[in-house]
Amino acid sequence: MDVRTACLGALHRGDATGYEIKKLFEDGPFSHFFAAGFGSIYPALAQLVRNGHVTVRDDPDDGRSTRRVHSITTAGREALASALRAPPAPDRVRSDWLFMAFFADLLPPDLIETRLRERIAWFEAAATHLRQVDRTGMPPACAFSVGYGIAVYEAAAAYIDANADLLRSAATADAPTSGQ
Amino acid sequence: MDVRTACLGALHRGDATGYEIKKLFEDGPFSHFFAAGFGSIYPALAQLVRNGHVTVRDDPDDGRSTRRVHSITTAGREALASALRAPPAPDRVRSDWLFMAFFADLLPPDLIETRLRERIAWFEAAATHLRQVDRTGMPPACAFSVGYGIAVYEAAAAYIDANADLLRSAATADAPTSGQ
DNA sequence: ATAACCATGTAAATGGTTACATGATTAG
DNA sequence: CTAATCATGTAACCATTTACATGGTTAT
Repeated sequence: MDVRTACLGALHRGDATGYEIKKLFEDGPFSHFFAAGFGSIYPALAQLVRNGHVTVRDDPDDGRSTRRVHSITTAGREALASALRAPPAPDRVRSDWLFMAFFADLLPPDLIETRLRERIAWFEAAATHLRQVDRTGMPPACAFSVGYGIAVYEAAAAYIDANADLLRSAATADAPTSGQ
Repeated sequence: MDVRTACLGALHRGDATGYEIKKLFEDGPFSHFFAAGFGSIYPALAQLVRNGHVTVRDDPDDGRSTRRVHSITTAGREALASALRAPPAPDRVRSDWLFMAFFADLLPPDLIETRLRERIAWFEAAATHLRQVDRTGMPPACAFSVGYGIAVYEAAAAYIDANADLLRSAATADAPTSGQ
């Protein structure tokens, strides 16, 4: 699934500007399984407009820079449905943190301690954030997807909490207590 | 963390060929947080050799194509340690499956049923696989990392199992029972 | 014999990030 | 007055994927 398809998904929920789509990706119900920056969203929208999956209208609204509001077309909805029917590509996960954890024996204990704290805090914030996603009037499929994110984040936080000592015992005092 | 650094990590565990490194990534204890194909591993190794982080020797071993066995150098170990001390980039997750699930109301029930079965089977296989990773003599940090993968996969499988009905109720009979 | 596995690499194309470039509005 | 937020886009660069190209070995 590329950024174009993700934008179609975002627009299926309602008209939006590129800026709003980015916020939906990073704060909304997509945040745990998709990410994209402006540098990929704006070109993706332009391409969708070019091939008729999306229309755009200028909304010179307030005084600020003109909002470019995008709407999905019938062809766009068909493209989305067709993409959804295709066998999904396997999940792609890349975690620097787990890579670091794997080699904890090369790191000083205080750095491990910092990383553990940061990680647990991040998961707690992310889970709290997903819990606060507005679920009123949300179809069951969205609720499923959001619930999945919460469940996985909570499981990860719980695992780290319960097994932190495994990492702590790995860290060696081989390096000056604070690295880099 | 790029493919180069991941290769340094792989070689930190012992000498290996590009082919073996790929197997380590896809079947070994890295499988749940990193992936790379030959097309990125071979160029990464060549670059590591060029800048002195890795040495390579030809092993015309058996009768088959010559194995190119790579070893990490002291400079390579230092580069690895330095990369590990840097603040880890946030995890990157992209899931086509969750995207599909989010829009289950656009899909026919039998397709949802198939996707649910596939997904649970995949998680069960992946968890089983990680459980079978050889942990004899494995330092605690590696055990932590592998255990993390198992915990998250199990939590995901359990969530899907428990909430499948949410997705089923979303699917509509709007399309011919089998899609595309 | 046929498929799967071992083994190495390159080249083109894709997809995405980061940096650049700009500017108004609102809240502290 | 300063920072954050709203708002749009382009261009250069980077990383990665996919397809190509090759060939021996082992197990069914």
